[in-house]
Amino acid sequence: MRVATWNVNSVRLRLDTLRRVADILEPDYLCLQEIKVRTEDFPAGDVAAIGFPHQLVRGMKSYNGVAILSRHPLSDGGSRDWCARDDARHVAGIVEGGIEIHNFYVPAGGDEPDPDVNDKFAHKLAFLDEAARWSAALAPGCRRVLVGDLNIAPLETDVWSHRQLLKVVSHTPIEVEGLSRWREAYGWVDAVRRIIPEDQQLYSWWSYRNRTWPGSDRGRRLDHVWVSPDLAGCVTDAGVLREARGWKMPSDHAPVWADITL
DNA sequence: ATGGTTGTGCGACAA
Repeated sequence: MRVATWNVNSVRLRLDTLRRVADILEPDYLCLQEIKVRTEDFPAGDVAAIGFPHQLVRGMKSYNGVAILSRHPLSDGGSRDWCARDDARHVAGIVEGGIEIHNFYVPAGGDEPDPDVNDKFAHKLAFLDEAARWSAALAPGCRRVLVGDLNIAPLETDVWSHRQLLKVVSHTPIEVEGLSRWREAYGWVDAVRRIIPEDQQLYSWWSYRNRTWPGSDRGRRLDHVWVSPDLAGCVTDAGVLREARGWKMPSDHAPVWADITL
């Protein structure tokens, strides 16, 4: 099966782009973040016509919002509130083989990487802690996939300049440590880096500002596909649909995908 | 150090 994750940055504005992504990647499951629409206003008919008749949607007005789009029937695996906020940052589905897919949108964290002066950064760190505790409590023996816009680029090769981004939110050591604790609390495996070696630069996001695309390629790998330990050996391919960042009216994120062969 | 762009929804604010 192919699982893809994409921060769509408004699903209603991006339907044509969504169709293009679906035609190229043909994912079985496409997990979206920042759909920016209330659940009741989600364009379910348009998305079904694109090829995803099965949908799990957790939306809200204006901000955040996640969805799992599927070609196959799937059951609702629930969603939880993180940091006691009802802000639509997670939804889970249970698919073929009883595999759980968890779709996350981690808080971006604002500009100042200091939790004492920046509430948004404090929220991001608290979210990471809570997600680590959640991971540690997951029952073993279930196959799982975790995807999403985790808003952190953990490796030096996940950013265009490690040195210049050390104090920039998304690549600070305290965030990278928080993300590592979350991953290690369950033994999540970075599926994309199983395929694309860590010594290769790899990005999934390029800012709308500074006209960084396509000239200077100042990107960051903020979007991730993780799998449970028992699925690590089943990851057969993975990549970033980098070209999507260059299309007309792009999201600032490119889709990230992985193939899992059971 | 600053400013740069996009989206929601028509204000700022978030990213």
